[in-house]
Amino acid sequence: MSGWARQAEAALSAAGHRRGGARSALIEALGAQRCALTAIEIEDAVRRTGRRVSRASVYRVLEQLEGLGLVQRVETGQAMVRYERAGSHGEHHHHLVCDACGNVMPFSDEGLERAISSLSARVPLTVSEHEIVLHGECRDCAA
Amino acid sequence: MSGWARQAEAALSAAGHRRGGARSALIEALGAQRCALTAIEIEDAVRRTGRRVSRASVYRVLEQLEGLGLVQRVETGQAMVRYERAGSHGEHHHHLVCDACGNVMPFSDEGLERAISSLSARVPLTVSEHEIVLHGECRDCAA
DNA sequence: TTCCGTGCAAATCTTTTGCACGGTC
DNA sequence: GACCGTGCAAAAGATTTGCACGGAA
Repeated sequence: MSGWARQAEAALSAAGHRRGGARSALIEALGAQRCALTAIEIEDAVRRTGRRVSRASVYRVLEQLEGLGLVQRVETGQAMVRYERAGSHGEHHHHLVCDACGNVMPFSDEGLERAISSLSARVPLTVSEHEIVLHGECRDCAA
Repeated sequence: MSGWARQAEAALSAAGHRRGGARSALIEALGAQRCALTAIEIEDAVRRTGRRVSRASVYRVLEQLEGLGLVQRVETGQAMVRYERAGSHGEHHHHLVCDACGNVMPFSDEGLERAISSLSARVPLTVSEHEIVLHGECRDCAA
């Protein structure tokens, strides 16, 4: 089990939740992912490990994890919302979306983070999260 | 009519489209807006000028304008997608979203734009658009 | 006259909810 | 034993599509 998965289970437990098979399987799958997935992709990932989860549970668990700050929504301008584990691991990243093939890739940039945190202080809002999406055409599609 | 509205009509015409009442009304309304609106808010804005447009036309026109780069989608993590006119006017801005009251406000930051454009060159994607959303709690809600 | 833009209604599709069962505490 | 987590099926809600009519070219 990944560190994130362990942390998630602990947070859930601390928040007074019981354990459950579907949720553990989801957490396991999310912990293993490299970049944001849609609810259906998450469901498929779980299913590939042999377990079945209902679509409803996927959304319910995701909502719950989001509420605890363990998962972050990512909106890519595509039909479905994506989700990924939130990083208290310094693995903070943002997303590149190829509008041609729909591929979503992670990236991170130190200068960008600096700009954001400096700007956060000057804005009429107590910033808790930020989401950055770059749209364009990936190398494969440009070729 | 705003400069943007004129420009939009010209682009549509150049793209070989005929004119249409619903679309003109929508363009007029979009041209007058300060920040991103949902399809329904746009419909209401048009209606307030006395004209009625069908919901379907709102979406159709928005999609068309987006395709021509005249309108940009804004995803705020709320239920509905928002749209605003795209700026060849240096009025480029991004969005602050209060997760408590749902209010959406524009902001812009020079340092942020610099960071983005510098980073765009180093990323495996030909960047055409970028979208930045800061989430948090606005002053009214924090009070 | 031709064909596009529009309205209306129905369809689609993602996400949410109601309810009953089974497992966790 | 009490209650929460889960699956299933139905509901909800945003967006899209099919179709026919009226206006633009």
